[in-house]
Amino acid sequence: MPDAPQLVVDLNAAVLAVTDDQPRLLTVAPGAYPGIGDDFRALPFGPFDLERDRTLERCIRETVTRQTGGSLGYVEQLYTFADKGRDPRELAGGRILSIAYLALVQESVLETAEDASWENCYDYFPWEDWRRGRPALIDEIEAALRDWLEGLPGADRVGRRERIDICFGLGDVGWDAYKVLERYELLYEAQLIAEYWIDRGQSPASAISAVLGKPMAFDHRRILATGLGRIRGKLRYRPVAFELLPETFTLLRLQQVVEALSGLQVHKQNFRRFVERSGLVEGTGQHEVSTGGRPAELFRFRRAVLRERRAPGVATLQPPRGP
Amino acid sequence: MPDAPQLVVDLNAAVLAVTDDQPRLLTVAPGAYPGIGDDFRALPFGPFDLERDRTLERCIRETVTRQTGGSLGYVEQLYTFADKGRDPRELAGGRILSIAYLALVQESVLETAEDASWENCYDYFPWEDWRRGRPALIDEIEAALRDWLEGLPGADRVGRRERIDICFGLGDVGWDAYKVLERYELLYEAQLIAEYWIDRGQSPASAISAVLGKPMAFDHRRILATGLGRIRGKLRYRPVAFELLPETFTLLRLQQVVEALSGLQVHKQNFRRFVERSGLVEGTGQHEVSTGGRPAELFRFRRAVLRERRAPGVATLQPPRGP
DNA sequence: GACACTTATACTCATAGTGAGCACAACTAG
DNA sequence: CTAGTTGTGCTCACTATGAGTATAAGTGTC
Repeated sequence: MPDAPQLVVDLNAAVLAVTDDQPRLLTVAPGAYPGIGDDFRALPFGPFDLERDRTLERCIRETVTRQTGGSLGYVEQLYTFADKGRDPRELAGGRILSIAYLALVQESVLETAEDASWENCYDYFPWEDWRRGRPALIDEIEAALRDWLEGLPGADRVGRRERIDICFGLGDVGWDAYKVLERYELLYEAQLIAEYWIDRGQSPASAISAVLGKPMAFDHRRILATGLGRIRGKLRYRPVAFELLPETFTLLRLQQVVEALSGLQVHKQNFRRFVERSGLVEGTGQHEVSTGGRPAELFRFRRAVLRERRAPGVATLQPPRGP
Repeated sequence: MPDAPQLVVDLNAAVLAVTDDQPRLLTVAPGAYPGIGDDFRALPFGPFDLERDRTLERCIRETVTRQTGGSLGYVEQLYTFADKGRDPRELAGGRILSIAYLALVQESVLETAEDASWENCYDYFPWEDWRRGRPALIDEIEAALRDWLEGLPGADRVGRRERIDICFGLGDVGWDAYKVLERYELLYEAQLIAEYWIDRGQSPASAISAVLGKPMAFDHRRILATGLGRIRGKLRYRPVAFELLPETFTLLRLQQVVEALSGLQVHKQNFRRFVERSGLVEGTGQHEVSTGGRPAELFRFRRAVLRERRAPGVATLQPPRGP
């Protein structure tokens, strides 16, 4: 190990799509690293090549194309991480600076190389999918977090109790779909996430880790959490859903995209009303001979809305109320 | 110059405050660099020290404290830039990776060292202050951008015309306070921003650059634009305004903070109604013997709102309507 | 002390947006 | 023809929002 630790600048991207009603993530095989098994998946990643790439965005586009064979449409920067000890590669010395991107594509459009595959997003965050109501897993999480609190010195409990309630919508607090990263980080801090142990070169100590979603290589699940949180927030005030749809689509498809990403169920009639009134879409007059049921009109995104509305998104996304 | 260009990881922070009714920025003297005159100011900045700092956030806190003598409260990451040619330091070879932060403080609380000073934000973006209505400068900008379009090949004009309208709220498009960075980047691309020429080792060619705000050192005005845009967006759904206020404050002070940051004027009575109903504040019963006029009640931030509202911010910020 | 001036605060009113449903239309499968 | 499925139109109560009028409670002037 050299005297001054080596800094590696690593770019990676959470590439999302929606197929049928599932949010999907593009993953690759991470290669051989200490603590990273064969069954772990990674986001497409690669080093920042400052001789080749004029900008970071170009670099991540090149990287994804080389690793997966597909090329990206919508791309936005997510976050830059450099926390010491959050990447098992650091166990061999050195320091990782990880610049993360979010990309949106149509799954069908992006071809994939052999090492690449699409996975369901909620395999990594089972507690984030509230489309069929409050997941039972939340109760297990609550119990595990309470246990964790008990084991802490009293001074350390201050604030953490409230953080738990706010993150997971416990007590009188409602569920906030946007707080994906806060929840993941809280679970990590509570040592319930498998990566906590992997980062330390150990095996998970608590049994619950096995049901808290599949682990990913490096700090990539944290990045996916950041990306999911970001797109849930952005859905409210930017027309991002259309990046995931073909030129024309039915309102049900659009609704499925919104539901898949937000993890919430939407009132169908009100969603229709909102989308049509908002000027976000325009009818094509064509109809899709549907999968059983009345044929649905095909709509297209109405670009002119960008000139008209200040925050063209799906403003109202409310979680299901309690009983 | 070495064979492989050297990568420098540089952290910097846009530290904002509001004094009276003006948004303020903490600046330092940039030091001696090619193209950077004595009158230019810079954001507090410094290299990422991977031996000292466990996280990027700690690094920026340390850096600001060392350069200005003050310590930060609220800090959030803004963006990571690495575009080739956007920093005059690169003229001497090498490549800058610039990780930018946004910080909010009370100006009165943050002491400043000799080299540091507070500047008015809108000195750098005069077109962003709509509190007294649409700035006349917008017309000059519109004319200059149209001139620029004329000089472009026809193919390059496609899309740019619409981008101009959307960015500056021309034609039937309304003003979107959030698009600070888009506007700055459009002006830069149109070669109207002084930094465009400084980055190329030249002097500004167009006379209008002199009235388009004060230039800053390096790419720091771009970062400030990012920060101002970010906080304007965040104002809508997070209670960030309170980071800039003391423990207790009058509703007018709160309104001034919101107006200063958003650059928009707010209807006083409706603002009161919103803030009181939202549960964001609670009265203290005490009153401030005001600066002329009826005494105003002192309020404090109601922390419990974080448990109650899903998006506790000043949701409605509309620009002035009309002709 | 009457007056103009300033800022704080209360209340009204028309309109638009939202959450929750009911009802019916138009297709498919058997 | 019937049950099942999905699409679409509409109602209704409630809340939020933009705009404005009116009044309260101080300050300073003459």
